[in-house]
Amino acid sequence: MAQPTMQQVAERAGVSLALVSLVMRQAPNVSDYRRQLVLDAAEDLGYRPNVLARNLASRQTSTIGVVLNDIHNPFFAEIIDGIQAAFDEAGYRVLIGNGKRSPSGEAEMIETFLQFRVDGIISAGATMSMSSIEAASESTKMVVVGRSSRSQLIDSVNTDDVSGARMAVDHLIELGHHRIAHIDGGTGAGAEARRRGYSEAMTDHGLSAEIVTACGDFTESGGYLAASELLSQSSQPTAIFAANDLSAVGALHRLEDAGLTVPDDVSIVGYDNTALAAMQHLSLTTVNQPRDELGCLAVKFVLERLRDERTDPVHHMVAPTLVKRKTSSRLTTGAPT
Amino acid sequence: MAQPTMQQVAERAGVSLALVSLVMRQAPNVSDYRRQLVLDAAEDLGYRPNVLARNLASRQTSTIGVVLNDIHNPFFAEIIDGIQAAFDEAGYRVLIGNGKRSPSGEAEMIETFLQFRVDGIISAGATMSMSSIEAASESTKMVVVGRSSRSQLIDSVNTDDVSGARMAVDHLIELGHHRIAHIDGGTGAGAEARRRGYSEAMTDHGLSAEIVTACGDFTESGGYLAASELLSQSSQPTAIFAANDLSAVGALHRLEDAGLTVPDDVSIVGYDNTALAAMQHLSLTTVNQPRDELGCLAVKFVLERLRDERTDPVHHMVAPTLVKRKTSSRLTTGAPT
DNA sequence: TTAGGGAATTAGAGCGCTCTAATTACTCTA
DNA sequence: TAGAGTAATTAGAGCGCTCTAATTCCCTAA
Repeated sequence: MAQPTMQQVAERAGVSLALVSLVMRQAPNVSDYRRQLVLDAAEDLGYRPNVLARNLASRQTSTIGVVLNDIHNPFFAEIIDGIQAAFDEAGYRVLIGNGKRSPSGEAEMIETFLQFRVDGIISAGATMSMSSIEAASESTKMVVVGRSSRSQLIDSVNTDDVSGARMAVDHLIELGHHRIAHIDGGTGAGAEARRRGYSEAMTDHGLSAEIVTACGDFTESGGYLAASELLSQSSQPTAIFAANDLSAVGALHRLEDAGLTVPDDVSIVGYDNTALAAMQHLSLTTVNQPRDELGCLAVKFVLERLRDERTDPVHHMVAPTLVKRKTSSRLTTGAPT
Repeated sequence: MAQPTMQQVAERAGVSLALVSLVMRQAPNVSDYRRQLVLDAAEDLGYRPNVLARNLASRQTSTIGVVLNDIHNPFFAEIIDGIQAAFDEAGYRVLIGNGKRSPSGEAEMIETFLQFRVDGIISAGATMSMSSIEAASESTKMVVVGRSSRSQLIDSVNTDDVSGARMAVDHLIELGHHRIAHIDGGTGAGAEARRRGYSEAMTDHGLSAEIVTACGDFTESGGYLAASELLSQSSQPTAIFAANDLSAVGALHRLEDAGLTVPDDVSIVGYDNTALAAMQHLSLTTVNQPRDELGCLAVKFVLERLRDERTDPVHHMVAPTLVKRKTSSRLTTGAPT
């Protein structure tokens, strides 16, 4: 498993170690003749630069770590696309870490990335404490996506979840619903804001007495359980606003199991507008988060920091939009009580 | 962003650099007294080991890279779970790379991992050429999952896709179907074997004249398009066997768009048994690939190589099982022609 | 012919760590 | 109390690269 080194390439090409280094770094001021000599020697030997050594010496890795809160949630898989494309273009490579939906899992991944001395870290949907994230920012450029923040140290990009949630609720109210329940995201990123948007919208429409929140956790099974809870209550909702698509799907299943029809008996609105929601078979009404935009902005912020173009923190909010599909419809009389 | 080094910890603790190194590596034969001294100093300074330097010197990273063919395909996200759990236990950390469903994307990720000198790489659903993968195996321990291989250099773990495909077809034939079409996976991993299993099963039942294959690519949109193609043919199928769940879902949507009912008009069977297929709303009949087992075996093989317990290649095949759900049913007379 | 100047090349000192070998500090026995 | 044996500690070389400064080369202009 011994790998050829620059030294060996240099010897084979009959030049100095330093010249090989210059060629590998595509430095200017290297004659075409020797450049080719080095390239050929490297090719012959199957030389591959050792990033560890390179970065030990140069103090940078040209690598960005992205920590995903949950690799199973399509929302995060989708946000990766924009991030990856933008970094590819800028000449950085991206490594992905799975936070396993737990603060400790995220912390471990961040620690791993820090030990690898990545140039920057983007944390998507982090659930760990802001202070832990800030601690990491002492060692690298950190940007948080999909979570609100007012940190003085870290940039953040996220969707205006309060207004997103309001849109969802307003939509249901427009359709004539009053008994609108919310399945929340527990301690997940954005859960608090969506909960607040829900309450505010309900209150604004004089429906504060109808506010009912069931605990979820951004997973399908969490949504299923939460829907069970809602069904067991004396006054069943005619509409449900779930904190994300995954839990909306879980709730949908629970309602179907109970013999209820969506949207005829109960309307459901999700959040995220993942590919899941877009599936025609589901066709979930949901709130769109512009993932590409979120990803691109996050990258932009990291790059700005990397290039020392800015030191003050930026907190950007992008506007959500409502996507009306087939799981929400006008309240019909004779809905279950 | 300057990070404290071992040297600084040593000075603060009043001991030698070497001793700090021993403490960090949890070596025995260090007195409790000095160990504490070092630990305290490290804590005070916020010291974090530099993996780059550590591994440059020790020639190992305790890190495994996992290249996923497509981070959007739930199958791969699910296979990660088993892999991660097994490596956590063995004291390795795992980094994930997204192959972006292209051989070049996979190659780039493998190259990145190699440059980081990871101790091993697991490639899930690789579509790149076997020879490229073998080239990588000269520099690290490589194991391939979800793709058949007879390589003399690389271990592989995969499902017996030929028999998996046969199960799907046999099931449909048992239900009375004859005109069974296949939406294949193009050049994707396992696509060839599934295609072969389909053909063999059809031939065995004297249905070789009914063999119809539409080209897919393991994505939902690919399945949608392939189904369009099948619908436009003069003799429409009464059942479709899709090469994976994602394309089965795509086909399902196409059929629904055409006003057909599944399974009454057309039965559909997928492959993988992802969470998607299990969703009650879809309830897709599919062929289960034991992802946990695949992941654990892959890890086992990597670890064996890492511990030099074995040098001969191992090719393990696990048995698939049929999961009957609601998208397949007995052929009813009066099916579309 | 030669000084000057820019381009091309190289020497050599690190980067932060591990690891072998050597040294020093103890403990126990005779 | 010396000597042996073991435990604890340290010196120092080296991992594969980058980077600054120094050197060499080559071309032009006087």
